[in-house]
Amino acid sequence: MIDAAGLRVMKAIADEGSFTSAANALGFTQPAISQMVRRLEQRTGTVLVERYGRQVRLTEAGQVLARHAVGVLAALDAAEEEITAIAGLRAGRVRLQAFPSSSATLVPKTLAILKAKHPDITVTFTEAEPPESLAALRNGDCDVAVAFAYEGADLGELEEDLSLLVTRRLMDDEVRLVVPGAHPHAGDSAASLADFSGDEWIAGCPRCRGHLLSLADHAGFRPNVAFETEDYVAQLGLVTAGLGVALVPDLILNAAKHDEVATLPLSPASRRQILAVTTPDLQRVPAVAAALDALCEAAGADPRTSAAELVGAKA
Amino acid sequence: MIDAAGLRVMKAIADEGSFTSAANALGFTQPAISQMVRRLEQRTGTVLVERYGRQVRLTEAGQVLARHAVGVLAALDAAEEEITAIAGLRAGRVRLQAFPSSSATLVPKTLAILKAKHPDITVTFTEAEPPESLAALRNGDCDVAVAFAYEGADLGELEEDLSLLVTRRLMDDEVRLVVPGAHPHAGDSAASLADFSGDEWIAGCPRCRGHLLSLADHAGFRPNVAFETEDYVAQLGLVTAGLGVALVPDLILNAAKHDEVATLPLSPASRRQILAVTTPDLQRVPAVAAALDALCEAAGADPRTSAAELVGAKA
DNA sequence: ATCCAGCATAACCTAAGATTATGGATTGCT
DNA sequence: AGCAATCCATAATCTTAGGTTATGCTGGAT
Repeated sequence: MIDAAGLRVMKAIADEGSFTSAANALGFTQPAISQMVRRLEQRTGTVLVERYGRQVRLTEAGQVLARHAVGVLAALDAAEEEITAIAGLRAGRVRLQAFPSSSATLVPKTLAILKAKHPDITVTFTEAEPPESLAALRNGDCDVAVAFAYEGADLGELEEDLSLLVTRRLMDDEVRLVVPGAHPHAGDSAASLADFSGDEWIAGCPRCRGHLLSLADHAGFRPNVAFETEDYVAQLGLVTAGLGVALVPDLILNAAKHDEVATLPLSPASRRQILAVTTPDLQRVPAVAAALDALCEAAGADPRTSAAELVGAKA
Repeated sequence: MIDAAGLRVMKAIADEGSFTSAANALGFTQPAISQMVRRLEQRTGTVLVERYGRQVRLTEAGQVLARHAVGVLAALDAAEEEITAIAGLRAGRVRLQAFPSSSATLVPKTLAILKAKHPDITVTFTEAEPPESLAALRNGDCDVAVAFAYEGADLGELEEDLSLLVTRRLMDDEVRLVVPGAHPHAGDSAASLADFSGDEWIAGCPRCRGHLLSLADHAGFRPNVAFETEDYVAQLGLVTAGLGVALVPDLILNAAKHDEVATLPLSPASRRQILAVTTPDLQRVPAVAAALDALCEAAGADPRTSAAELVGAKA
């Protein structure tokens, strides 16, 4: 019955004192105002404007509308301002979830870049393993998830989880074998897994452990897992203490001290992909796009070519 | 850019959780919502709704709109309610101006009737002589003016003042001659003005005095005005004290005590018209119309036949 | 008396915003 | 896995809100 346009017109009439001036003030022509008032009057069934001679003035009902117009128009302006602020990266929120081993390296770098480029964006960060972070993404509790996928079987496993989502390949993270400095193979230039079938193994998170089992299976043995911890620092500590060997990604090795252990490249090499995941719609939200770019920059990836949809349309 | 309809849609989506439910809640069809959101998104250049699978949820920008919608829609509802209250006589204001001698009789009665029929209407009353009340009417400071016009020359004099205004004839107010009880003509059944050319006269307001002069002129003499007061009670007091004679309208005589004086009908009779005056537009405002009806009722006039435009279109 | 200023009206046009009909995609069920 | 149901998107169509230009009318000023 009453809309913002009507209120704007009534307020302009109240402010300007005539239809013609109101029309000028609003950038309309005079008949537009005249008809608008007529429509408003027949919609409300009330006389809003008193025409006396060639002057006009608002009736009590008209003044009511003009009075309410102030608040309503201010609220609309405020809403519009907030929207354009979000669109212009002068405001906005990004909820980031990343797996633990990335929070030590990739995430801080990303946040620093983001803060430098767009200081007014609010970033929330939550540590979560890929299954949880992707669930949050699907659930609407997260805007960007940083996940990883081991090459091979694991990628197929993730496929269904990534359905309807878009991913950006941030970097390849090579997995190395970490052995105590005193280990017989410590001086090797590369490690063949089969050579370590007799060692005791230190496993990480469930999916990392799955990857280890998969690689070992290919190499023809079943690893003797003596320790399990998701804390990579603890893993390195255990290796340092000579209690076993472990598979550790470069991402960790670049961040954590590991002076007293040997890190051997695997042969054949094995790596995991670090991915930024979001939804097609969120991708178009400026703050989210900025976060994705920052992630790419932090990972050293080219933002333009890193857009890769791991799982396209099912057809 | 953003209007009430858009906000209403966004809020409905936020509340209902899907386009379809939102459409039902608003009484629209689903495609209407779908298009509305699309339009809003391209107008604001922002993603407002995140479509994930077959569920939808608002983005941050969408939530901003939904949040503002509450306030804006509430304000619009409030405005609409105020308007309908005014239209339904559950609220509203009437600013009444009436000439002094009516405020003793006609106005109180009118206010009582109005208060009984429409207790929620606010009435303001200001005492003012016709020229001032009509000026206030033209100026927008008054909604209804109660004026009077002596039959004869005075009517023509008022014509230009009543231009662009509408009038309602409330009653005819007969003017009588008031003489001391001991006056030689006190016992007459009627008074011919010529018989009082030798008396001292007590005159009232400027226009009443003008009327007296006009009548006397017709009767062939120039009255000896010894006293002037706009206070009719004072006039009656002066007459009672035997200091002179006066022309006093019935409206006064019916309200004020005048036991010790004689009131003689004039011959030929002279009367003044009591008029309710307003503007054509204000006439259509419910509270004003109610006030006019109450005036008619208080004056004993038939509201339907009393509508009389003394001065029509100048053509 | 005449001219100017300001509102109303008519005729016309664009586009917002609704509808129905239909298609595509996801999700739950068997 | 296939099937059905659900939900959103799109196309085609229609109405009407709301704008324009052109013009008439009337009150007020010179």
